[in-house]
Amino acid sequence: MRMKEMARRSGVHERSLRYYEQQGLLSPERLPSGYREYSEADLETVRRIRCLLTAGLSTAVIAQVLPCIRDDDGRLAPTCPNLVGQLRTERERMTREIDALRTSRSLLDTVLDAAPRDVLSRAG
DNA sequence: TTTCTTACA
DNA sequence: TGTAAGTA
Repeated sequence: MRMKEMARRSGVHERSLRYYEQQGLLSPERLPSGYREYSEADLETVRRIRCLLTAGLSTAVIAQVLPCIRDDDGRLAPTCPNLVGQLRTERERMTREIDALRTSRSLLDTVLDAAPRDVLSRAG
């Protein structure tokens, strides 16, 4: 299938599909015209990519993860031992980000708590 | 008409 | 990420 159908079937914008390819996540065939020709396997790959992006992984990490993952009726499972370690590392990174955001929110709360009543009454 | 690449905001 | 230009 070509770009338009792939975008429709996968629910991913054409722009994003080209971006995934640019990042090495996808490599559809090329027609003599230069047009991309996507396979059903590519469609599955895109579904996995979306799943992994939702899991908060970067495209760089996903590029490494994709060849090392199995798909049990829609549920992704790692098939390489080293991948498990890498995913744990990603999880730790997320935890640090969450902690950083908690700190930011706490500081913001402090600022908001300092707002005078007259200002609060006129605020949205 | 559709898709391509490249480039800029 | 969205969009526009200029092609094949």
